Amino acid sequence: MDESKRRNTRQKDAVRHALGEAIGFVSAQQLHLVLRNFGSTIGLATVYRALADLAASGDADALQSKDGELLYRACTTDHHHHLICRACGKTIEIEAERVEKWADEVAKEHGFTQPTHTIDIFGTCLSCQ
Amino acid sequence: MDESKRRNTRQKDAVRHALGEAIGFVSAQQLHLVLRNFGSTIGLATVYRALADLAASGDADALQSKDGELLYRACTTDHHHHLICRACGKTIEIEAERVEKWADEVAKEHGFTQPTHTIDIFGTCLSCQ
DNA sequence: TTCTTATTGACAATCGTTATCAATAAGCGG
DNA sequence: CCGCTTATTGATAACGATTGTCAATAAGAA
Repeated sequence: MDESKRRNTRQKDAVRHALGEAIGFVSAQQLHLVLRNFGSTIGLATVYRALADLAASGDADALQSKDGELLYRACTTDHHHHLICRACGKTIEIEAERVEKWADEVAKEHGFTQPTHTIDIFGTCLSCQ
Repeated sequence: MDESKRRNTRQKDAVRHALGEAIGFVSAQQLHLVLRNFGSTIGLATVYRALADLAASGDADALQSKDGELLYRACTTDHHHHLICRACGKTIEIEAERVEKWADEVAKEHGFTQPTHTIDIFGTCLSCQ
């Protein structure tokens, strides 16, 4: 799809908005359910498409849950990582400049180019212990 | 299943061995195909079960590929992370003591207990550029 | 060897995600 | 505002990875 020919639809806005309201990471299926409960007639496939678009354009970030589900979250800052409660899903965005550098260095040391990385920390938060 | 009543079977050994021979991460399906090509009559479900066991007992580690497939790799050292070529899948085990500490500290700072983490670095290796 | 039961393997079932495709509607030019 | 083009939608089918089912098999103890 040519970026210049992308259209704005009420469905995409709905997904963007619902994702913004959500706390922590949510799956496409959860989001779809929420939207339907609010009276939207949006289709499941459309939610998947909208989320994939948001992730591709950097407005959301995605991670894989332990059981293979794709989870999304509205993204505020540019690049960051997450500290996630494994019980309630509460998520804290963390700065990791030191680690960013370390990751890029390790890649370079071994001759790997265009390094990217995934770093997530899981734990049990205060209110869930 | 009670750990003390676990039996050793030629199928489990076959999976263990095939995983040891494999370079980088492999999926259960790939491993099943390889075993069948070598004349084994092992079932797909058995490969899944054996790999899950190996991962649970710490003899293999698992990660999720970008498209949701579970990938396994024979595990030599205790705890480590990976530098993975996104083209050919070549994998280098990396030490990350500094980062281990950092991850635990970040968790503790926010009151999170029992911290675990996932750290993987992706890049394009020399021979794939 | 015999017996118990963990394990196997073929297959069905499940679940998340993606492809298909006719119907709809965004946004352009007039 | 009116058509027209075509990106987008939504229902549903298809897909692929994984897990459950269950009768048949075989490990390992007696």
